[in-house]
Amino acid sequence: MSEAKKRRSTGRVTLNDVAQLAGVGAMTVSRALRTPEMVSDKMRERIDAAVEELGYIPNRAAGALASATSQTIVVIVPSLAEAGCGEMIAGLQQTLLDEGYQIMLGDAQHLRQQEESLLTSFLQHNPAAVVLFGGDLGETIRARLKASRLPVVEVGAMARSPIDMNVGVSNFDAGYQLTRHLIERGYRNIGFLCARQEQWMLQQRMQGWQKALLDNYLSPDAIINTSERPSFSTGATMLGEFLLRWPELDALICVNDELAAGVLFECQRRHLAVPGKLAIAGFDDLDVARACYPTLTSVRIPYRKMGQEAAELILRQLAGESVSGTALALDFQLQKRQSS
Amino acid sequence: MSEAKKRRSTGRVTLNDVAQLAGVGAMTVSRALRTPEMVSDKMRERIDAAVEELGYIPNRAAGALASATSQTIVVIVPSLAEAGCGEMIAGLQQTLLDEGYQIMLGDAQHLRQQEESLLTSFLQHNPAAVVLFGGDLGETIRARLKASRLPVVEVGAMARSPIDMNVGVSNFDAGYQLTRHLIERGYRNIGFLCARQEQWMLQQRMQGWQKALLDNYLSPDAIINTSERPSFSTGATMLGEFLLRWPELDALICVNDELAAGVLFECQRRHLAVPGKLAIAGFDDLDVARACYPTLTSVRIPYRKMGQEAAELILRQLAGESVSGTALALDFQLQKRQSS
DNA sequence: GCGCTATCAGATAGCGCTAACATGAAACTG
DNA sequence: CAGTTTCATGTTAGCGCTATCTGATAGCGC
Repeated sequence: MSEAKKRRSTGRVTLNDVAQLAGVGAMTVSRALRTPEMVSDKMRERIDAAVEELGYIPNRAAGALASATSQTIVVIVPSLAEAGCGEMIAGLQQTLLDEGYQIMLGDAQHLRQQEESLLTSFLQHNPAAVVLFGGDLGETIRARLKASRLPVVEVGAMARSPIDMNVGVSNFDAGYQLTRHLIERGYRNIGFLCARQEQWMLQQRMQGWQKALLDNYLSPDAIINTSERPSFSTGATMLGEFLLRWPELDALICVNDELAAGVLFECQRRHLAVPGKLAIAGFDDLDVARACYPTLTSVRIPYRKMGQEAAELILRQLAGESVSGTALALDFQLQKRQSS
Repeated sequence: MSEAKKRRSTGRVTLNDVAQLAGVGAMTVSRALRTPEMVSDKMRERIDAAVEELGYIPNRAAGALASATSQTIVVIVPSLAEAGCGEMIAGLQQTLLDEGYQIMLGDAQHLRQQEESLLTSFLQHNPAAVVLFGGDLGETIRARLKASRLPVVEVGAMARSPIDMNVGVSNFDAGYQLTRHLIERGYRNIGFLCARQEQWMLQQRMQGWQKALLDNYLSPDAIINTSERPSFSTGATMLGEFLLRWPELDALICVNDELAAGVLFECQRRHLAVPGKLAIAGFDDLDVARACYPTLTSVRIPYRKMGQEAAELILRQLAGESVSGTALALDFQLQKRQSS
């Protein structure tokens, strides 16, 4: 007659099982696993052996409940298709995984409302920190995050008014330097193809271009701003528009490499020599920029590194170090290639 | 004299606070939120109002602990850079989010060991289900997942021996039909550029090509298999190799569009007419295939749809419907374009 | 030896929620 | 109308873990 089981029980191995086998208190096992340095060597060995023997897997939900914090890092991106986004996440994960954290991902699909519901949903998990890519969140969300007192890292661009921490590159400078490079090469009618101008990162690139032209007594007129996503085909489509409105154009900077490559393809289609008839340059230094013909001048942005740095900041913050408010500007690299 | 606070308390609004304000039992609030149909209209309204007033945010950790299951869906991908991966995740999320589930993402970076540690780490969260993209997991993991009795969906290809559910397209058929298309167009020396052959999805495309050639009394000799990732630049690099070894080649199928575009770029560089001198075709129907010059023949794979279908399956399974073991084959679409 | 502090281990009491059961009232039955 | 069924709600008892406190042991100078 086994005891009548009054209530449920998952049947899984628990901390207590381990403690019993090791002949120690449950609390000691907990400590041995989370803060090994607080437990004597003898105990630790005994406990590790018991953990091994039973194949104990901690229950994070219980831990999160008891400690009011989880090992989960929330990442919200405007879209997974965003250039560099995957790289960034890979960098993040690489650093975080070893420390036992995991990533909860949200793709906002460029929708304010989606962002909101993602955040609402994610906050229910008591995340340890939040990472935001692209930095174009609405005011409501920024306020909510600020109020949450969670470590927050905005990754990608240098934020106007960071919520908390920030890791990025100066997209303004990148735009400026790329434009100056074209001016130095002798181009004078330099257009700019922008897409989704509402994205701060992209907007900054555009403003760098403007400033560079103005500083050189050239006028930043030739600009088109489309609301399409910055894709190859958008680039291909928009070239026609440019040629129609500014026939004298001799160079075109595109707000990212996909657009730039799209423009290049359209040039090939129209038998316009690149860079003879039109120079082209982009941003992000995607693989395509190195592979296409002619190769594309671009600006390399260290997305993976950003992820790693963001992870480092989070870990340090969580470890009690006061890095709150840090703004880390990483270097970009101008990649001069055949298209300019 | 406030009561001496003996223990901690997060200070956040809890279910009990809501219950007190609404003047009902805690359990009723829980029910009103999770299974509204089990609560009378009157109560529900009262409770909803209280929730609103207090700005109550449920604590998922507590829920997960009490119910031994969470609203988290684990997604493991070989790499976020994988073609279609982002699309698939977006599709998944779109369907899952409304139902209150969220995605916990793991990028295995094509490493067996990484997969393992991701899974270990994720299982600590009591996920409700697991989604695997690409379907190239090691035996250990497959066994562990099977043992976990969790709903598992493999997405991307039709699995050899599915762990549980499966949503994909027949990459073999896709390879076969694409090859047949080229044969019908009159090409006879059709090569195949593969990368990462160990990936089932890619391997199947290759075998479809083989079969199609054999069925037409052509020999599938011209094949190169690189261990590089299937990128634009890999494509550009490998063309040289092909031309060296099989000068008579008149068509080249690449295991994905990035490779195909890379090959196209290299053709441009070498002034080889496409498709005059060499026809090119790829898989996945990425945006680049539509934008480049000439446009690339490809096979459209409905990645987003896969994600949606996978989510549906999971939801149905979790709702108690018995869809375990379902294998869903979606249609692909041959996109005939200029490059062939 | 004495008291004193540092160190480690255990006991206790929840964290906030939900499964399972108990209850009471209304809605049926013949 | 008693007796049964149904339904909406309340009560109880944890889920598995950790914060906090208490106690035991060891180390220290004097």
